[in-house]
Amino acid sequence: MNIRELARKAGTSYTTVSRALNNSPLVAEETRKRILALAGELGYQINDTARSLATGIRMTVGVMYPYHSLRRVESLYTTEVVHTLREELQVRGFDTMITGYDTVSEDLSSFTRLARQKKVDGLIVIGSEISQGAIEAVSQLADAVFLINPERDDWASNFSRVLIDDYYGGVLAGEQFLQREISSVTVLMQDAPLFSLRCKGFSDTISLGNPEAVISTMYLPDGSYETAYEFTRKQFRKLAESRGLFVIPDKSAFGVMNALQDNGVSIPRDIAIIGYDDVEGCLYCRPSLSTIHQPRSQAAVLAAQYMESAILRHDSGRHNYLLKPTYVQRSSC
Amino acid sequence: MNIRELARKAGTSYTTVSRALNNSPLVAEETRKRILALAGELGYQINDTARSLATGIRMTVGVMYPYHSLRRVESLYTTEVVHTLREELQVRGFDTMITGYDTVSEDLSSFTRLARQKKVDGLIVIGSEISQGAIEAVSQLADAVFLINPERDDWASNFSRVLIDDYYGGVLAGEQFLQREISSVTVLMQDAPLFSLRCKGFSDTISLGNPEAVISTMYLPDGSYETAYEFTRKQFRKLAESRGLFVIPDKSAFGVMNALQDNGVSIPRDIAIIGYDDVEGCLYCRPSLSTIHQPRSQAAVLAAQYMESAILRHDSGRHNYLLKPTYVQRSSC
DNA sequence: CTGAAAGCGCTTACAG
DNA sequence: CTGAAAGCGCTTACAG
Repeated sequence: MNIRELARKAGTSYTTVSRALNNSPLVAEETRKRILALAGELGYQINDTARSLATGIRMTVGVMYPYHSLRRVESLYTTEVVHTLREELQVRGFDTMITGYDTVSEDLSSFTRLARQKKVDGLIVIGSEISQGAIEAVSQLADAVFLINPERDDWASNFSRVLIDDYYGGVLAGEQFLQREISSVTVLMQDAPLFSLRCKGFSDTISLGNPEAVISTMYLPDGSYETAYEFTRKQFRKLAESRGLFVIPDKSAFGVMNALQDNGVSIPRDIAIIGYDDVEGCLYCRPSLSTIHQPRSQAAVLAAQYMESAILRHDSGRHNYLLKPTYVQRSSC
Repeated sequence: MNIRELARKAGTSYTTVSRALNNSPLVAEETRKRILALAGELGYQINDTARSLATGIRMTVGVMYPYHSLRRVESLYTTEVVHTLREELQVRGFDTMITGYDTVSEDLSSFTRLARQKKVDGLIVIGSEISQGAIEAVSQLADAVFLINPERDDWASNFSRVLIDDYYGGVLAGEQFLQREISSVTVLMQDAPLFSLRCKGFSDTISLGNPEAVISTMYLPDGSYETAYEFTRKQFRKLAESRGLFVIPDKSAFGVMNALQDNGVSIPRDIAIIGYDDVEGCLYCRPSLSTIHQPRSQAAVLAAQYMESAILRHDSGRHNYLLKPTYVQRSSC
């Protein structure tokens, strides 16, 4: 059943049918009603592919997220953002196409292909692990590109984006330890630019508030739970000298926390812990994890709004948003 | 840049270019190479929308998952399945479109729209919460529909699908308690057909193995962590009479386990707990959660394979798979 | 307000 | 092996 057939049954030209279907003012109210009723009756649905070819708009946006193909280490935070984005896009009439970019091989083919082949009108890149190689690929692409928390600020400034203030996230964690007069602290994280900012905000805050404080940083080889657990077990003596741990992100914090507890450490009495991201699991672990909340709903709304205006209203302006994280008090600190 | 332009620059007809791009044997090897090189040079990418209109194939499959719009309770298990599916589909050359169906309003419009509008060639429905209303909608749709763990077997048999043996999942949990000679047990779950099967497998196994055993069932109003926690707090006296708890799914088990521990119960010494699904969080909670693993990777592979043969090879056969869950031993039982 | 025609960018019988 | 033509199912100036 296509538009021609429907037109024949309605006794009008298919031009008129098309207009009725698209709420064009160029059709008599009565005609429209008749056609719409008939379409409903016959179960006719417009062929979106054909419409897209004619209009040039797909009403689809792609969401790219990083994943680690080898170890299947996926950020919990990322997963949550993807689903929030889908909801916000759907509200605005867009369908969501998801695709991962492999942070190991840096294979971006599925990425660029999607955009170039016109399967999507725009691309939202969730970017904590995006690299230089990816940058160049992105910049070849269409106008509607939006980055969520890209790792590096230098190149990202060429795009519309929302940054979540990483330095400030560190500050928040630092303030908590200061308030509790914890003066021996360690930051545990992977060695990544994004995380460094958080670390810096943390260190600056602590050393400013208490010049005597002892601050160390230790690096985790990857972001998996197991690695964090093993690392903590091996470095137990060193870690146990601290009274406060700032662990990025939450998933690593789970590993650290459990390894400490398995070694008889009481949290937060002996050692207080603060994580980063505020993923769902923070509620399930014991003690529940105090953490830095990333405003993912807000970020998703901004991304979806941007797509709406860029795609539907051809608004090509560059937009920059900065969101502030917040501290979430639970039981680990 | 379109195919005509490329043809002009290559000095051939665009028919030949199309053939070269599609690896048709109807083009001289030398011509093909020249055209491909030129395409690479000029950064030409085929317009997928146009191709789809011509061929009728989109190389895209939709993945539908249930979600609860009001409370935003999302199944962790579902989330993990979605991402596994994406990987398997990508390997086979398909892009993935995701959309949720609201289990509250049962609004399936985005669902049927996607399929009817020809944005996708096939649909994979992750179905633990799909209802009668949804059934009718699905059955109107295209040939390539695949269900993963649909709730009800009666109607689902009209589709290709993979079932994960729910009854057997319950049996596995029951066997564990039997082995440990735990004779007073409670099942905690939502009142849903899918879960009833698991409950039945569990009860049958226990009562067969130990006719004296005391088996009760209690119903949770929803699947959120908070509800499970509160419920356990309020029903503490009653629950504490059991020595073994079978809680469906994991997320509810997290709530139950933490509430018990906050009331001074030692797990598994006082009460042993087994969950269902084997989501990532089972590793993070304390004690780590023993649970029934659903073979989601296998299910995803089967779904993707089905799509490949149904869409690409027009194989319209109906396929039925039954997978067995397994017991994962951790610390809570 | 309505309709005939051109066009979106491809694929694929058909003829050579 | 190559090319001219028709067709996929829509939208949208253009003419009335």
